[in-house]
Parts: sequence; C-alpha cells; structure tokens
Amino acid sequence: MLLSTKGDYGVRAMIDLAKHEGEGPVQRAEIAKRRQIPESYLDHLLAQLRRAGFVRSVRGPGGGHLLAKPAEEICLLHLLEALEGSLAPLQCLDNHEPGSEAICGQEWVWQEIYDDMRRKLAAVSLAALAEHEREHERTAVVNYSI
Amino acid sequence: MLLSTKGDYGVRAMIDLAKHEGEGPVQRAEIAKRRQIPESYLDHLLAQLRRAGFVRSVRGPGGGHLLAKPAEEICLLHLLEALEGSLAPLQCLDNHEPGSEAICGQEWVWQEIYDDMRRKLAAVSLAALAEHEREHERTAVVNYSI
DNA sequence: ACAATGTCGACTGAATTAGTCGTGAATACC
DNA sequence: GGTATTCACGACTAATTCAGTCGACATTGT
Repeated sequence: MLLSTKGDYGVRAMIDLAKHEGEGPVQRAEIAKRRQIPESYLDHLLAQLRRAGFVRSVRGPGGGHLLAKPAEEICLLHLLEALEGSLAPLQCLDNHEPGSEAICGQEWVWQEIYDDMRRKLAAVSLAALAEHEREHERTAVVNYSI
Repeated sequence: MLLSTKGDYGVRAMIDLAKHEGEGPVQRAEIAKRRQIPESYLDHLLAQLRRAGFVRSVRGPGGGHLLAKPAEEICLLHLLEALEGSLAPLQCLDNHEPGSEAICGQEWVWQEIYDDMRRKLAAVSLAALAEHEREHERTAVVNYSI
C-alpha cells in the first residue's frame, strides 16, 4: 500500500474544507462525522496539514478549520507528500545513495512509473477533487430519482 | 513506500537466478553475497517464491535454487504481487467494498495510475531485467576502461 | 557416515500506524 | 469576568508489519 489511512483521511478532510470554501470555518467534529474519520485522530492530521501550510485554524466558539490558500492552488501531490512523506515506490528512488540503484536492478522500471504518477498527482487540484465529488453526487441523485 | 525490502530483495534474488539460468542450482549464500541480502532473511523470501511457484530448490551438496519456469514467462507484476501482496496504492482500490470509494474521493485519480502501473510491470519479464543488468554492466565497464 | 545444503517454525527488536485521552489555550458571548 | 466552545499539543497505548536471527531437522551427493 502506497498510502496509509493518513493520506486517505487527510485528503478527505481537505476535500471537505474545499467544498465549504468561503463559508467560514468548518469544525473538526463535522468533518469527522461526514468523512468517517475518528475525531481524535483527525486532530493530528489537521495539525500536520496546518504545519504544512494547507490549513488555517480558528479557536473559540464558531471556530474551526479553513483552507490556508485557494483550492485551485493546492495539488494532490503536495498534499500527499505533506501527509505521507515521499511517495517513492522504492527505497532506491528516494534516498539517492550512489550504488543503491546499481544493485537494486528494477529502478529503471519504477522511475518512469514514479514520474508519471507525480505528473498526474500534480495535475489534480483540490478544487478538481471537490468538483468531481459534486458531480458524482449530482449523477447519483439523478440515478436514484429515476 | 509501495515496496518494502521484501519486494526489492526478492526481485534481486530472482534476477540473480535468471542470470544463471541453465547453469544449475545457485546457492543461497552466493545470492546473498552478490545481492547484499542477509542470508537468513533471504531464506524466507526464497520459501515464499518457492510456494508461489517461481523457484525450485534442490537440497544436498551441489544443491541450491533455480527458476521454476523460463525467465521470459515471469513478469515483474506477478513476482511483486507474490512478494508484497496487492500493489494497490490505496485501500479502496484493493478491497472493493461498496461505498468505500464513494467516501474516499480520490480513487478516480489513483485507478488510472494503478492500471498503468500494472500494465508496465506486466510488460517487464525477468529475462528483460537480467538482460538490462548485463547491458548496464557492459557499459559500466566500457566507461571505466576509457 | 558425513558434510553440504535447503526447510521450517519460533522468537525478537524496531518502527509505524492508528488511534485515545487529558490538560491547557484562545475566543465569542453574556 | 465567567462560561461554553473550539482548537492545540503531548503522553500514552495496542496492533501490525518489517527485518531479521537462530536452532533443529530433512535431504542428498560422496
């Protein structure tokens, strides 16, 4: 598994914030409930996202969490790297020690896969993720209502 | 990290066997030394590869390990799946529980990446990996000898 | 018989994941 | 100023996996 629940949960939370962009702070409890994330764990993820500069938080009544920058300017690649660390599929593609590739023998296969992946993840913005979800909800409603 | 050292070591060992295809059994100690794998750990990996039908082993003096089928017929995808289990980058792409994708929100991005990856890994045979290494050694020697 | 080799299972230490909990800090509202 | 609400942060824990080590045993060539 390339991503742990950390990355999954973290992105879910960010999508939630993106969908409420411009509506003021969203509370942790709301996110946790809507996205099925243990609230006390979400706490840690939000802290991580805040430290990485993706989230701004407001304390006190009516407080909550907001995107620290527009959803268009946040891409999935940076988000996941903040949550998971490197997404390198293989050790020797991450720590570029000389010689580690020479003995690994499969790094030439993975390098291309890794590069493609990063390109694709960089091309997906948080705004696109939120929009995709809205689209999906709409068609789901249509399907059910027929 | 998508692959642990298990997958890395396992593939290294298989490349070693492929490079000695047709030369009789290769001993564990040799593989371990050449590929820089702890011998006692390699033991487990060979057992796993044997159970998966990729390796045949011979006991007694002069014994060792061989490919159970031609290197051309073994692809990197099947090898890695035997060693690592599913290569799915994300939980919801692995266990297809209905609804897990609905709430994940990023599975549509990963599905394409995952499919591409599997296609590429399926197209690389163990023979190609061994050949690539021979090629690389040859150019390395040329470079040094200039 | 004996030495070389693989087979197998028990055990271990470290790291990571996936949380829980409690205390404290900021702030809106009365 | 007091209180309720909400986030902030660190300590703690349980489960899992990884990465290995070790020892007893099985097989087989000489």
